[in-house]
Amino acid sequence: MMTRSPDDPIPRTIFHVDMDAFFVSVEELFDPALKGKPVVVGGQRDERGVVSAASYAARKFGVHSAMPLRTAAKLCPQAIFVNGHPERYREYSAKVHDVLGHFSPLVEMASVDEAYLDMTGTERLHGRPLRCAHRLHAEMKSATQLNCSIGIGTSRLIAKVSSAKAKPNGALWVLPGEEAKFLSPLAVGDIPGVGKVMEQKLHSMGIQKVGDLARLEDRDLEQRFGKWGLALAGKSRGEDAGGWFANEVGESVDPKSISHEHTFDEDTGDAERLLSTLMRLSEMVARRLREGAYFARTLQLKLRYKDFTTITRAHSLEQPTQMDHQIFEQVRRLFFANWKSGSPVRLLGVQASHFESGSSQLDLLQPVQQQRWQNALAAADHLRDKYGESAIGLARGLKGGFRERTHENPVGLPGKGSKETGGEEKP
DNA sequence: TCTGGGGTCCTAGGACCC
DNA sequence: TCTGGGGTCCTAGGACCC
Repeated sequence: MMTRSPDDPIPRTIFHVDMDAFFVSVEELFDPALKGKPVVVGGQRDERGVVSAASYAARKFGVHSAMPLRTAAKLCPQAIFVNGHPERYREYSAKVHDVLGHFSPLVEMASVDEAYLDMTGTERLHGRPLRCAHRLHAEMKSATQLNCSIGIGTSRLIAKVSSAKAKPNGALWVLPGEEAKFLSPLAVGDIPGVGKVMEQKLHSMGIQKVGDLARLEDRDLEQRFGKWGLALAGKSRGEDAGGWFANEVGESVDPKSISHEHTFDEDTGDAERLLSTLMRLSEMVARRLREGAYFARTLQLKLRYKDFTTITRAHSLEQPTQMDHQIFEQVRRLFFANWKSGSPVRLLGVQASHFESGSSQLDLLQPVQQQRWQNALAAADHLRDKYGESAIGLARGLKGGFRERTHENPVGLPGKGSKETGGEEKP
């Protein structure tokens, strides 16, 4: 064990709490018949899409998350395929968050099913880390009926890696000073941020274990891999080097982008169908901008063809926006400037980024009409909250595709004498 | 086998400015 | 009249995570 000199900072105690097979476990609560069976969450066996989560029984057949559903069906024909229920996961995620709040004020949900807690200095209150983890696990179980695994260490990285090693349903504490010893025998792919590509590159350099990595000079890694290489060198020692990991636990960070995308059940080259989808995606993005009080300067279209080739095309506005019709207008332009007309499309996406918050400048600089639009949209959002998504459609006739459309050419196909959606119309 | 949807971060080239 | 160097913004693409 390394010794600490008196002026070294007190090491932090970070917990990483990771729910076990979260989506599957939540589905089991709603349908206990699923318990113990091979279950695949994410969609039906013959659908386009990938596995969101697989039960441990299904994993025995080689099924894992991110695998195409159709592949999973072949590997494990007897599996039960279940559609995902994001509302249920959010509901249970909130319960998880509540429980964690009893243990530390510094809680950060890293995703719907995992969280970091800064437990530094809570020993007097909560006892030794493992004892505390045990209590946390028990309280989690009784409050949510769900199992979790807990990793404990002096950094987010160590906590994260140790929770993975503790799975399922366990806890693991890496003592301060033992970080390098813990990481050394692990595969480089166990480091968060090292995926397939990086792993291959490292393997080709003869680097298999984290220990091999730790023996290299920081400079060499930086030369080979740039900024990333430097972060990697730190990670091999258990440090929260670079990027998001360097944030304090619980530090709130504004989102950098908001996006929605849609993969069609079958590829389509039908312009009207494609445009109505872009309209819907624009509405969804705009809505979330308004909820967060963000104004986006940059709008991006994503276009994926049948053969999976994917392009993104972006445009930055003079004035940031959060309004449906402005977003749609931009992505519509980008779409027609880049779509190989008639060729089948697999996926469309709309992303907003480069946020500016607050509306003061918009109020001053934009015409009165824009303010009116904003009021109307806020009212519509409110109605949707109250009565459900179908209660009101600003883009009347567009929801659900063109079969139901009432206006002539409401999304403005070019060359048909269309006028721009929204624009001058009074809301 | 045939590849979701929501994000973050990094790189790299070109435009533009001083 | 043959050509520097840095900084910043914009855009496109890709690796990675859950």
